[in-house]
Amino acid sequence: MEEKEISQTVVGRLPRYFRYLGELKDEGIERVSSQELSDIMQVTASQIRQDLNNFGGFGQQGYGYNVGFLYDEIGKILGLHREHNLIIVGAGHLGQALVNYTNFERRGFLFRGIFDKDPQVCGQKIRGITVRPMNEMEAFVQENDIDIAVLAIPKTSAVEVAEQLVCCGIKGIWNFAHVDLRVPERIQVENVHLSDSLMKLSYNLSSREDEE
Amino acid sequence: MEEKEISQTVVGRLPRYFRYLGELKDEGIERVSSQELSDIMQVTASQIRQDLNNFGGFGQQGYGYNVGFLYDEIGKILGLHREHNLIIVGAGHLGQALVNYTNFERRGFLFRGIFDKDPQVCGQKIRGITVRPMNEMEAFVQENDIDIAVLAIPKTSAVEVAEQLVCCGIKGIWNFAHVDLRVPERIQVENVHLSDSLMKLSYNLSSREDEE
DNA sequence: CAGTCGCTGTCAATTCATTGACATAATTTT
DNA sequence: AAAATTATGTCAATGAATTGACAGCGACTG
Repeated sequence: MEEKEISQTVVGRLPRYFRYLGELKDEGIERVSSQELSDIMQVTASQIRQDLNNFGGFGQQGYGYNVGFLYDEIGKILGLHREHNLIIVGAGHLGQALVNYTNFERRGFLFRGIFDKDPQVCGQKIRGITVRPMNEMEAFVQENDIDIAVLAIPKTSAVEVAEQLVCCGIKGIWNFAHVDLRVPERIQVENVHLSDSLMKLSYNLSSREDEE
Repeated sequence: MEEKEISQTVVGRLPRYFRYLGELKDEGIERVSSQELSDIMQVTASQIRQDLNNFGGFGQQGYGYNVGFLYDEIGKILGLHREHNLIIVGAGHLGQALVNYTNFERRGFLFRGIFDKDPQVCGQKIRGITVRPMNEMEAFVQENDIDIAVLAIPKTSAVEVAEQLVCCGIKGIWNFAHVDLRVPERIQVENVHLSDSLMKLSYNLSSREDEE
């Protein structure tokens, strides 16, 4: 399929559409117009139509969009119709928090393994999943068809671990470590830099005060 | 001070500059040009100069930027020269993970209290901080000069808690709950929507496959 | 100490994103 | 069944962000 590249700006808005459509669906609402969605979501109706049209004409003139249908379609676009096998690297507090957050599983993101370099932690079970030593990671990824690795480790080891993951054929990395990973272009990296986020909040707090 | 509004796009890049400058500083490097930074950070030199110039002329022609000075200045811009008092609402896995992440404290973000609605959890200590019941929250915020509240609770209760926080004079909310909070404009909200981030990664994995 | 070079700050050009406008088509009303 | 209404898909216009270009200042060199 020769499709035009969708900008990350647009992609970043899809999950939010998906969430609101899910809520409408749960409320039993069957149809919605871009104008109604616009009111609920606080974005322009024009942007909604523009965004959706990147992926095809999901609506119908004079009617609007069918909530259930659009919800499913966006789900497919986001790749939620298939299952993803994940591992978590780092069984610290953050790693554990992620494993215990069951909403990911509900969306098809299945935690298949947890790895940690601390021998004390290895062997323990977190939500039924045994923590394994790092040296078993590469084989595990290959044998269990893992496509996403979650890096919940300090930045000091993140670069090295990322390299190992690249070598054993990982497709995507969800990176919670506070470094920028340099990986081949074929591998997708999604960063969650919590301290950056907190600093942004801090900036906005300060700048608001200055205005007064 | 009558200063022009800085776009969130630019603000969002500041923490990254801050991080790289910190690393250079730790390596003992004293000066850096926008071109050198450009090579390290993989952004255009033009963008770096443009971004920094929003806040003033930190560099010197023919010399470049003094690493230590620029680091400190960006720190101040981000509001890191002062301390922030935070509370965490929700003592679940995520809340605990955040409390235990000591890097925030090092930057002046001090966790002063933890709150949870579960009576079983109240009274327990996490890294020396006692978990308190929700009904004590409002008074605590006011008495302890809390400016930031971290919402690490399910979306079902997030909206209600946010309203309480607004009432007792919170200035900023770091929101990990999967809802959009509607708060007065004077209150800053920074969202960390983990599932949105994961869906974005999922999209990029799928779209990459389609290309092949 | 004069000349060369390096690098910023800034303006202009370009690219990208958002908003507005409307022709057209399906739906609902009468 | 015709008329009126609704709301999409898309094109054009506007606005924002990024990149490119360079004048001019300061630093370094011989």
